[in-house]
Amino acid sequence: MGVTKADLFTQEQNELAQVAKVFAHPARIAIIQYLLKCNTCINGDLVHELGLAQATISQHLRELKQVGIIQGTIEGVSVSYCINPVRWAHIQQLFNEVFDQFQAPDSSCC
Amino acid sequence: MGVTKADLFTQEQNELAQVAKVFAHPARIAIIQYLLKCNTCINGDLVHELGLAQATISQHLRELKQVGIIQGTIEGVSVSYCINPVRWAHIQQLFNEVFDQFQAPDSSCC
DNA sequence: CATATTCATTGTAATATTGCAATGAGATAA
DNA sequence: TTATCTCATTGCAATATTACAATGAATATG
Repeated sequence: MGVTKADLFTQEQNELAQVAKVFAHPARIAIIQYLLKCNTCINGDLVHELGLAQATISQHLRELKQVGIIQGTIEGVSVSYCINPVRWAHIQQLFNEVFDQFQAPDSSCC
Repeated sequence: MGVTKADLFTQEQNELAQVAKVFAHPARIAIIQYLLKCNTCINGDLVHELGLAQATISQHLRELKQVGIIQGTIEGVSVSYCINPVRWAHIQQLFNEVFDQFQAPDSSCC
């Protein structure tokens, strides 16, 4: 991100930015979509599905986990990931609070 | 963004990532929220409002304009910015297509 | 125990982002 | 014309992100 002056902004603005950053990479979107389709997956599935190295997938999973959008549970020798429903709903609301705030002005303004 | 293997992903995944990237900075969210509140603004308003340098604001405005989320029209000596309603609706739909795809599984999966 | 499997972590190189001073470009006013 | 105003662009330094090979840690299998 480079130098960011986080202290200039509200907590809400910083939180939304942080969540949006997770969506700001096609690999992470692909991971999310794979989870939407299959409910559950392990690191190895994604390595096979996306064609990225294991370390790279692992790193993306960590970022998804850090904002709480997914959760992982140890399943023997592997780790099973899935979407966190509560957090998912919260994030959807966070975005829609912004989206819904827009109302087209009466006359075109510019 | 660092090295990104865009060719590994679908056009939809790359588009959503690109749009999300615009939301992935608190300054740009602050700009959007200011526009939601005031409908219209010029560069100078934002410099005063956010406390960032004029060049920095100008750069953020360019990125917002590049994904089409805002549009600017020359207004004498200044440039008047506002939200692009059509594009706004499209972006909201793009996100909600992903958000709405989630349905909590019957039994907790992980 | 020894080996294999699965995933996380570390370290590193390549690239992208952020922020700003300085400068450029276009319009308006004196 | 000359000066001023507003904004975009350029160039730079500091920092962040991306991707992966190598290694480490934990569990399972023979």
